[in-house]
Amino acid sequence: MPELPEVEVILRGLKPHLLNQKIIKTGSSNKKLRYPLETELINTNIVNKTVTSITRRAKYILITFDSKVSLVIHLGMTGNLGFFPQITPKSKHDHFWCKLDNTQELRYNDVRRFGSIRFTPTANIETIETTLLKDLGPEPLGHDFNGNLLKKKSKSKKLAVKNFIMDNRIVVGVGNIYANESLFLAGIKPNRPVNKINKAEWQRLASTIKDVLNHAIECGGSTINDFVNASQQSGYFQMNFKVYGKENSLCSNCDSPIKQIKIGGRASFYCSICQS
DNA sequence: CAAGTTACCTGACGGC
DNA sequence: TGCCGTCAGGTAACTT
Repeated sequence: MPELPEVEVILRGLKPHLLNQKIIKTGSSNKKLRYPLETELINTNIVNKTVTSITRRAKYILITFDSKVSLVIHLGMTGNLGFFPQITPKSKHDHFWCKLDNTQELRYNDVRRFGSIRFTPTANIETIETTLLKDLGPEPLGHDFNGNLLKKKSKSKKLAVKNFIMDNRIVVGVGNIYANESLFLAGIKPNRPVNKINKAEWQRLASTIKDVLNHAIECGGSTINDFVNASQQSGYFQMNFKVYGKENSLCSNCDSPIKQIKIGGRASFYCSICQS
């Protein structure tokens, strides 16, 4: 489900419900996520504590408490966070929940369990080994992500540009959908080797990635199967897909059919006329 | 080392 | 109706 825009939309949905709230109880399904859930550790450290901030780094959601500890949550492919009245029965794939000091409950639901919830002290959270945040590249919407950076990091590499921009060490938050969409709008074929891309193209690609992600956030994210934000509403950016999932549809720009190939095992869509 | 492949899971869908 | 293969928004742990 979630690439950066979806995570950002969920984050914004969580804030009004969760900020400054106290946790009074936690629970879990005891099913293993990407990593085993440290239920006891989490419980003893966040019960009766208050949420002081909710932030995002890459596709990770960081919930921090007044006890100077944080939950680092990744949604994987099918994870979601939402609020429900405590009396609402749990759903089949609810794996972790926090009761608030009111009638509400934060629930983590994840069909495929590729997501993760990790507990860590907040101090130096961006650099310590255990948080998975330590080797991440720049945020795509920040000032330090630009064409010059892409050009510099691509030097002497030959991999496909689509794999390059989906590498978290280069830039974070660009997943399969938005990689395909950004490359179409920048006019660059997804399988082009990065050492064949010039400076002007890198600049165009960097600015296109920012535009696409910002636009998707404004639209409330994409709906593919099961994406809903924390208030359980669907996004509608998928209405704007130009190439993703559109094999054999006609290009919105030139009317030639959209092609599909596999790059690095992932479905890749492009227009052979508009992208080179 | 970089780059390519597999594994982790459930469920939806198409072909037979 | 069901069985089987394929595919899905991510990324860590392998192998080459």
